[in-house]
Amino acid sequence: MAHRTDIAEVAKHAKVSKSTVSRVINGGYASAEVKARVAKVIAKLGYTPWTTARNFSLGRAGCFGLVMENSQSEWITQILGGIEEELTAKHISLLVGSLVLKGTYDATTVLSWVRERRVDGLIFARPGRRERAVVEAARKAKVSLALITPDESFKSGAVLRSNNVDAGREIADHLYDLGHRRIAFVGGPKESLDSQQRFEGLETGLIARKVKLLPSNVVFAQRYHIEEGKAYAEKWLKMAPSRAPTAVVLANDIMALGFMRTLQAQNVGVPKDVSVVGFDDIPAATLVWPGLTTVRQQMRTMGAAACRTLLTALLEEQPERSSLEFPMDLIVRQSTGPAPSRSVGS
Amino acid sequence: MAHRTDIAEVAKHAKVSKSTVSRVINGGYASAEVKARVAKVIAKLGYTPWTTARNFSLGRAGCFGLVMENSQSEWITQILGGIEEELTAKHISLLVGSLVLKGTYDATTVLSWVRERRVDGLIFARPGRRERAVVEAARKAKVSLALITPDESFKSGAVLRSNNVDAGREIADHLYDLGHRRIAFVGGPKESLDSQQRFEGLETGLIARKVKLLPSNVVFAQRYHIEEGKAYAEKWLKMAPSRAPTAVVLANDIMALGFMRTLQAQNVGVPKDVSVVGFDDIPAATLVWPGLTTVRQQMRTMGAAACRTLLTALLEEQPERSSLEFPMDLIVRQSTGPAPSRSVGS
DNA sequence: CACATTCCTGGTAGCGGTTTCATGCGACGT
DNA sequence: ACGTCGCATGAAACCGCTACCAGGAATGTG
Repeated sequence: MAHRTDIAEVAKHAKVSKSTVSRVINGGYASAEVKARVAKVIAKLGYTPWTTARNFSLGRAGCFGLVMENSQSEWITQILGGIEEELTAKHISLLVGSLVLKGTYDATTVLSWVRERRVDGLIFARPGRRERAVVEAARKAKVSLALITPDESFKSGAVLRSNNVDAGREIADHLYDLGHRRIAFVGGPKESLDSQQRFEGLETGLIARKVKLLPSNVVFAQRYHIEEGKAYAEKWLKMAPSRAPTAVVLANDIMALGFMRTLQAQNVGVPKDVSVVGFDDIPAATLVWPGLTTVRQQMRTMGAAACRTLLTALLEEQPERSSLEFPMDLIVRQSTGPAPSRSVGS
Repeated sequence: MAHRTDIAEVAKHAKVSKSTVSRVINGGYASAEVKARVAKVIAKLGYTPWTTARNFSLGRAGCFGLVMENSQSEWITQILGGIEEELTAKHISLLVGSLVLKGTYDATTVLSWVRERRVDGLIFARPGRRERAVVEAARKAKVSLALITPDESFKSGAVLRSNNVDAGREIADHLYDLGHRRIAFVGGPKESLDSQQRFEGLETGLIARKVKLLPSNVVFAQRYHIEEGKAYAEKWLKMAPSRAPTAVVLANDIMALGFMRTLQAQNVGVPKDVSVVGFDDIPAATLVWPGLTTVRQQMRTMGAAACRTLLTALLEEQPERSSLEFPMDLIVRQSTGPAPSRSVGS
């Protein structure tokens, strides 16, 4: 077993005390001469402080936890990218704790993080109803929180949210400009704020253009799931061509892809016969043909921002009760096109 | 600041020493009576040992690191699922350290894990050429390794690999049975063993059926990237219909989707005009239409197995120089169908 | 009954950092 | 010349847990 050099050894070689070495490393008082001497010894011995010992001494865990549902996991790459970016940039070498992919509701893992590991912060990516209890428990345990969610009713932590309303409006404009007048919206669960806000934006955008969204063309699914998109496609297929929406906006990409997929299997052309819009810009959106027109959430940026708030909370001891909004970007691909049949205005 | 109960407090209430409490928790000698008394106190006080302190005392990090390239990140969900499954099942509450998504080659993060954090193990998901140096460094630092790779030439750690050859053969049979005789293979980088083995399997499978793979129908791409699939599609489009392959096997799903996408954009029917097969079964494979016929890697299982070897190495101190093979499962979806034009043999 | 063995238990010494505290020292002001 | 102050340093305590060791009790063995 190779001998691991520790701080005492460095101190001995540099002929100073452990305290001084520690101060040189962490930037306390030290004369230029001593600093140089210690630095040289550190370099020569290849010394690196052991993170675990340091964390233990400092009373912190040295890691954050990331919690997201299985169904949200398409974003994971982007979020992690943002988190990593932020964490490795800072000299503070905290690392991403880990993450739960919870099929059934499993709070125990997360709770063990706050009870046993005592993580320095938790990032929740789009917590739903079921996560409320965990968030609440974390709040009671005084763990710093960063919530990526449109829901401002969480009584704690930093909230990072996308501007769903503007995004909905942008979609409305985009579809209107393409000549669409019969438009449908397929939402997620009724209580999902994302879904509500996306609908709200779409509706106000259309109203501004004097287009009405027929109640019969607005449905809310039980959950954000591919099957819901497929189910709506079945419904669409049964509609009279003169009454079927020429454009369908679905509250997330998975549902949108399910919708598109089923139509294509029945030889319905997208966007020739119907235009499709999703939300979120998951990786698959570029892989399919036609590429899915969607609205990108700045997940990477939000992940980074979440880390930043947790880091400042950790360093400055202030629980940072903030709220940040991020714009969404409409990404026009090939799944939207001119409205079929009647002539396009202008 | 709420007082956190520590082991000393438990000891005081139970009128025993800290050592005894520790033993009760970790299963050392203790009389039944003492066990019960201590357990009761623990429950009453809601005591939970602080993981960081425990790890510090034990001289371990309490976490594994997961390393994978950005381009491989489509699997991340599955791998993480397997890892989590294994880690939370064991009472040993190690958690997934974190992971690198490396665009440009960035060894520093990983090396800091082994130098500073001194992780208890590293899982490499499909290390390429560029990862060799990191793997080597980790080996030198005596970190336990688990490598998900077909490459047996890594001189250390447990190797977990998929049976690419059999998978290739299965594809050969599948395509042959559908009547395909002109088949093409688009590999990844020439030095990629996955690619080589997949090709080998396909070729031997076809030879067994007396079908030859024309050299002109075998190409190797620079990298596993969607553009390579698109590029091959452009090539395919320029071929004379009587000479163009009726089925194309691409070494991963991303390339396959790129290929399919470009053809569809040109109104080439899949599988009517050409059948497409990929490898890996990434999430997008089910989301597109037609669903991509592909071969599933048991990533979840392999992730779990990787953890298991690391755990045993950690507990039993033996560096476990093993090698495990996992079968791949052919998933037939809609992107493969009967060969076009000439009649299909009975 | 002497002695060995096994089972329990408490005291204490780390693990490798950081942090308080006390002290030394030179510069500066009066 | 003498206090005061700010910077520089070292000694020692501490973070919470586990591991080692020694000693006592209980049990078995000849």
